[in-house]
Amino acid sequence: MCFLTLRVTLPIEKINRMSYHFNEIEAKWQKYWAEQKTFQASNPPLSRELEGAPKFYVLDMFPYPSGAGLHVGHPLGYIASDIYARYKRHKGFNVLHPQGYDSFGLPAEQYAIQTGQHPAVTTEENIKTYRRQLDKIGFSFDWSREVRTSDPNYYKWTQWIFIELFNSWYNKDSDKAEDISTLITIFEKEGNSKVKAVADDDIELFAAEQWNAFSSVEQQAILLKYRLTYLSETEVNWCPALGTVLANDEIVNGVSERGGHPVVRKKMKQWSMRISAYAQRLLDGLNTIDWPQPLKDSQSNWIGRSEGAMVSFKVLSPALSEGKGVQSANYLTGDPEFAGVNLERAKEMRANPTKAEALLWEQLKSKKLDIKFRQQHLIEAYIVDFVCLSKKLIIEVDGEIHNTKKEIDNERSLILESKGFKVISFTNEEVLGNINKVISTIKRELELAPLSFGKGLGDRIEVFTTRPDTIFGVSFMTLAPEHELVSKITTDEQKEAVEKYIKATAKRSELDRMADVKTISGVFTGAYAEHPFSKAPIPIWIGDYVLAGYGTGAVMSVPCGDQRDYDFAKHFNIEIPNIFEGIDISKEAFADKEKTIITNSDFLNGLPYKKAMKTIIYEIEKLGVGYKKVNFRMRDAVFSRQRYWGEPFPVYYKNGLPQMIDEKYLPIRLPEVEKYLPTEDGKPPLGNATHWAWDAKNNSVVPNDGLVISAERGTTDKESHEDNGIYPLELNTMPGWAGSSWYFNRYMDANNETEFASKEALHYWKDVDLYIGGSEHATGHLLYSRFWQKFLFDKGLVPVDEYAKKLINQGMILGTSAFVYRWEYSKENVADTKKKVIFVSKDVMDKVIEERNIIENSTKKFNEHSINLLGSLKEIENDENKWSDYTPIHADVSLINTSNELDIEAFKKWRPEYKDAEFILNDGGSYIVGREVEKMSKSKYNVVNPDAICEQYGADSLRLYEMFLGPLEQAKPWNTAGITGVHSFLKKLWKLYHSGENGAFQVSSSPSLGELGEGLKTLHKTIKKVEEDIGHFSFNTSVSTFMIAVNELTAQKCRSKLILEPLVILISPYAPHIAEELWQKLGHTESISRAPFPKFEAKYLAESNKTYPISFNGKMRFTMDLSLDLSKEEIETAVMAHEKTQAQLQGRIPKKVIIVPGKIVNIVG
RNA sequence: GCCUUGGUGGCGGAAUUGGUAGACGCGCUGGAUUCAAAAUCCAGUUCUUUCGAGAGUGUGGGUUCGAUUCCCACCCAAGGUACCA
Repeated sequence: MCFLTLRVTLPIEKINRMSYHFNEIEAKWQKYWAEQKTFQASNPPLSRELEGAPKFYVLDMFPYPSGAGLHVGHPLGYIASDIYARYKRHKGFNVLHPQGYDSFGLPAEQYAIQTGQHPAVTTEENIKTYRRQLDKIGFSFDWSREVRTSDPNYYKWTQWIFIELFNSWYNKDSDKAEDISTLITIFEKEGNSKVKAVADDDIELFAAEQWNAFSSVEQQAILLKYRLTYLSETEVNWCPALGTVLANDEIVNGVSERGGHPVVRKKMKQWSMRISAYAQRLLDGLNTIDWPQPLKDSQSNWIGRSEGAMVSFKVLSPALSEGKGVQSANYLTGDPEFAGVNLERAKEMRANPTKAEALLWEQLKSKKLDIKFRQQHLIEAYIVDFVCLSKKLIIEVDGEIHNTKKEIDNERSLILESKGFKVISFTNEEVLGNINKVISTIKRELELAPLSFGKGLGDRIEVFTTRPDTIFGVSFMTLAPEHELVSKITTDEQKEAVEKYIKATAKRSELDRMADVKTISGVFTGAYAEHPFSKAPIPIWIGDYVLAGYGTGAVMSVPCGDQRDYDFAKHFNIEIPNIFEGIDISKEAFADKEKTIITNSDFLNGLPYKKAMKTIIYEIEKLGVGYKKVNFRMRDAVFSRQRYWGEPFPVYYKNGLPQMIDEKYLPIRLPEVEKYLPTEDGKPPLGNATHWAWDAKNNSVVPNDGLVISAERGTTDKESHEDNGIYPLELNTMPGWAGSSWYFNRYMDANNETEFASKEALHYWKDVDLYIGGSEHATGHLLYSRFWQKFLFDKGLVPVDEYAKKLINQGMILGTSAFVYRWEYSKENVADTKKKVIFVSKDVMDKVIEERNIIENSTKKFNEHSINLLGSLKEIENDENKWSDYTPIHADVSLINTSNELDIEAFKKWRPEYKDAEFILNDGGSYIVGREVEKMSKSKYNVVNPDAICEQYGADSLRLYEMFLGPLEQAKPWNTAGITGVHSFLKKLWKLYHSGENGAFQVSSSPSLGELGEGLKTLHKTIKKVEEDIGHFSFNTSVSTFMIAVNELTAQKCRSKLILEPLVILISPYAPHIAEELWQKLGHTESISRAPFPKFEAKYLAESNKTYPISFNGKMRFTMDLSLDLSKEEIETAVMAHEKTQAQLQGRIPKKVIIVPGKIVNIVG
C-alpha cells in the first residue's frame, strides 16, 4: 500500500504544477477581490486614478431570493452584464455594477403561512444562499451598495416616495406632476372649474368661496380625487385563494400568474396609482430609449392608445314623444336689462372682444345651436361674456381683464349661480385651440339645463369609436349590461328580460366570459337613440361583449365593419346596412381601412378612409355632437395588497380619511404578527398585529389598546366621541413592484441616511447605461418603474425621465430533460402490483416500434442480461408494439453521462420505488435515455445547479459556456455535456503559458520577429473581433474567437509576452480568474481589472495574397491564391488559364466574368 | 385573430454592407498513447454519388452575375395580447 502510494504521488505532484487548478485559482481571486474591494465604484470626488473617467452604469434586474436557490439559467444575464462591466473598466470607465435583492414577495409569505417561520428569517437564509452562489461565479459586483427592498433603511424611502405621490397632482396644462399645494392655491383663489387635471371623473365643480367654506374633512376628500396615489372604491381583481387583490399584469388568462388561482371582480377600497396620467408620456418615451422592439410593443399594447371620436347619441324615449315640451319661442324673447354703471363698459367690451371671444361669438350667433345667446350682457351687477337666458347658462372666456381679478370672478359666479344661472368657463386656449369641443360642451350643457325644452329627454349615450367614418353604418347600439343608463331607458315591456340578462351576466365569472367568446348574447332594451346625422331611430341593446371598463361602456354598432357587431346583428336579425363600395358583406364584416371607399353615407359617399375620417370628425364637431378623442386602454394601477410581507403604508386614518405620517418618522416598520393569514373578520394579515396604531401626538407606533375607536379603516366614524390622538394604521401593504420601481436610483448612493440618494450622486450616475433582465417584466416592473421615474423627474428629484438608456432581454435557458421508458407489457393479464418494472433503453424501444415487433423477437443482439430477463417473463403478449406501450418518466439529469447513458445503480437509489426495476439494455450494454427540451424546473428533474458546475469545471468554464450556448437574447437549451468544450479550451489556454519543463510557466520577452508575424496577426484579428462582438452583445461569437486564437497560437508555438500578455486582457472579462492568475504570473502585482484594453492595429492584418473563390454561375467550385496587387484583367487571365476552369467550362465560352478584386470571381456561361 | 421574434447538419450555433454556407464547440467514427480506464493528441464527420460531380439554409415564386442575407405569397414554432369598440 505504502509502496503504491509513493509510486503514484510523485508524478501527481509534477502534474499538479503544470495543470490548471481552477478551484484553487478561483477561490484565491474571489478572496482577493473581496479583500481589496476591487470593484467598489466611487462617486465623485473620485480617486486620482479615475479622475476624468466617464461613468458607466451596468445593472441587472435584481433577483427575488427564492428558497430553491439559483439554477444555471439565472446567472446568464449577470454573466453578460459582468463581461460588459469588466470590459468597460478595461476601457477606462468608472463603472457602477451593483446587485441586491427584491426581497419582499409572496413565496416567503406562503412559506410562512405553512411553517410559521417569519418571512424575514427565511428571506435572510435565502439571500445567504444566493450570495454564496453568486460569489462562486466571480461577479464584479460592488457589494457595498447592496439593497434589499425588505430592509427598513430601504423601504423608508419607498414609503417616502409614496408620500410624495400622495402630495402631488397631475396638471394637464403644465403636463407634469406638481405639488398638491399648487392645487390648493388654485382652489382657494378660483375654485376648480378651470383646473385641468388628471383626476377622478366624479368631481363636482365648486367656487373658491365654497372651497374655503368646506370643512377640512370635505377638503381632504376632494383632494383625494386629484392625488397621484389615491384611495378609492374600485373594481379590483380579487384572488380568494391568495387572499389578495392582483394587478392586471399579475393575471394571466383570467387566473393568477402565481399559482393559477381563479380571480373574481370585487369592489374594494384600495390605494391606486394614477399611472393613467402618464399614458401618453410613457408611450412617447419609448421612442427615446434603446429597448428591444417586442418589449416596446407590449408596453404600447398595454397602454393601448387609440384615436377616434367621442360621439353622443340622444336617447329617444317613447314616453315623451317629440314636440310634447313647452313651446319655447316666446320665452326666449325676454331681455331683462339691469341698469347700472357697467352698461357703458359692456358696450365698450362688446366692441372690443378678445380673439377668443370673437371666435366663440361667431359660433354662438350663427344658428348652429338653435338657441339665442347674448354677449357682454349685464346680469345683476355683473357683465357676463355670453349668456343664454332661456337656459340660464352663462359662458365665460378667460381674457386678460378677468385674470387680474380672479377672486371677484369667483364670488360673482357664486352669486350668479345662486340666481339659478349655471356658469361654465373656457380658457382662451381652449376656445382658440378646439372650438368644436367647446361648442360640443356647451351643447351638452344646454341639453342638461333644467329648463330644457329640447327634443329628447336629455339622456345621452356617449360612445367612443375609432371608426367614426362608419357612422352611417350604425344599425343598433350596444351597452354593457352594467351601464348606468340601462335601468333608466329600458321600457316596461323589456324590463323583465333585461334584468334577467343583467343578473345572468353578473353571475358569470371573468374566466367564464373569457373562455366563452363564441356565444352571442344580448337583450333589446326597448329604447331607441337618434342617429346624429340621419336622425333615424336606432335600437339600443345590451350585450356582454361590450365591457363596462373600457371606453364609455357603450358602442355604436356597425355590423358591416366590425365582426363582433356583425355576429351580434346576424344572431338577432338586426339590419346590416352596407356602407362600403364594392364589398361583399354577406359572409363577414369588412374591417380593412386602406381599401375602404365609403358609400350610402350622405356626405361621406365616395371618400376613402382617411378623407372620410377627417370629414366626419369635422362634421361631428360642427354639429356639436362629439369631438376628436384619444383613448387609452391602460387603467390606474391598484397599489394595495392584503398581504403581510410587503412595505407598510406610512398612513393612518383619522375620521376615515387617510393621513400621511411625516417623513421625519419614517420608516414605519412592519409589525410582528402571530399569524400571516387574514383575520377572522376578513381583514388583511396586519389586522392580527396588536402593536399597530399611530399616536399622532407623540409620533410613534403604539399598541392597539390606545385606540378609542376600533374604527374600520377607510370609513367615516361619525360617532367618534373622543379624540385621543391615537388612530388606526393602514392594514394593507404595498405590492411587489413598489420597491423595484426606484431601486436603480438607490444604488447610486445606497447608504445615504438623509436622502433617497444625494443630488450629486444622482447627477453623476444619472441613468443606467445598460440594463439586462428577463422579458417577463415587460408590462409590470418596466412600466411602473418608468412611471415612477417620470414622476420623480417632474418633482425635480432625479435628473432624467427615462432611467435606462439601453435594455437587453436575456433569453431563457431551457433544461434538457432525460426520460426512461417504462414498458407496459401485458396490461390486461397481470395485476399491476405483481408486474415487474421494466425500463427499455431508448434505442431498443425505437427499433422495436419501428419494426412493429415485440422485444422478445428482436433481442438477438441484446446482451445476456436482457435475454435472461425476457426469458423469465412468461406473460408477454405477442402484440405489436406501439409508443403507447411505453411510459416516459423523468429521470434526474445528474444521473446521465455525456453519452446519454443512465447510471442504473444511481437511478435505483434515487427512486426507492425502482430499486428492483429491471433494465433492457442495448447491445452495447448500456441504457440510453431519451432527451427533450423543456423549461428548467424542479418537477422535471432537469435543474442544473451552478455550484456543481463550478465545483467540477470552475466558474470560468461556467461563464464561458453560458455565453457560448448562443445569442444572449435567444432561448436555448442547456446541456451540461457541452461544457467540456470550453473547459478544454481553458486548459489549452493555460498550457499556452506553461510550455516550460514539466509544465512550468514560460513566456519569452524577446522572441524573433518571424515568430511574431503570425502571432500578431492572430492577436489583432482577435482584438478586432472581440471588440465588435462586445459592442453587439454577441458574446457567443467572441468565445469562439478566443478558441480560434488559442488554437492558432498553440499551432504557432507562440511563447511571446508581446502577444500572450494582451491576450490575457482580452479574455479577462469572460474568464476573470484564470486571467488574474496568468496576469500575476506575467509579473504584475495589481489586479488585471483596470489594465487598458489592447489597441487594435490594422497594419498587422495586411495581406498581400487572397484566396479567391472561383464560382461558376454563382456556385463556388474551387479556390485560387492570387496577389491582391493584380488588376481585374490579370485576375481574369490567371483564372481562365487554370485547368479547373477549362474543366468546368467544358469548351463553352463564358458570357461574362464578374471580378470583385479582393472578394470573388464569378464566371457566367 | 392581431403584434413581435425566429426557422441553417445528429445537437448548440456561425456567416459584418448580397460575395467561399455549415466557423467554433458537443456528439459520433477511426487512429495514437495506456496493462486498462480517465485525460490528452491526430484524422474524418451536411446529404446524395457511378468518386467525375451534383443537391442543399421551412415551402413556392421573384430581383441579381451571385440570395441564409433583399422583395412577394404561404407553412411551422415560440413569446406577448385579446370580445379594447
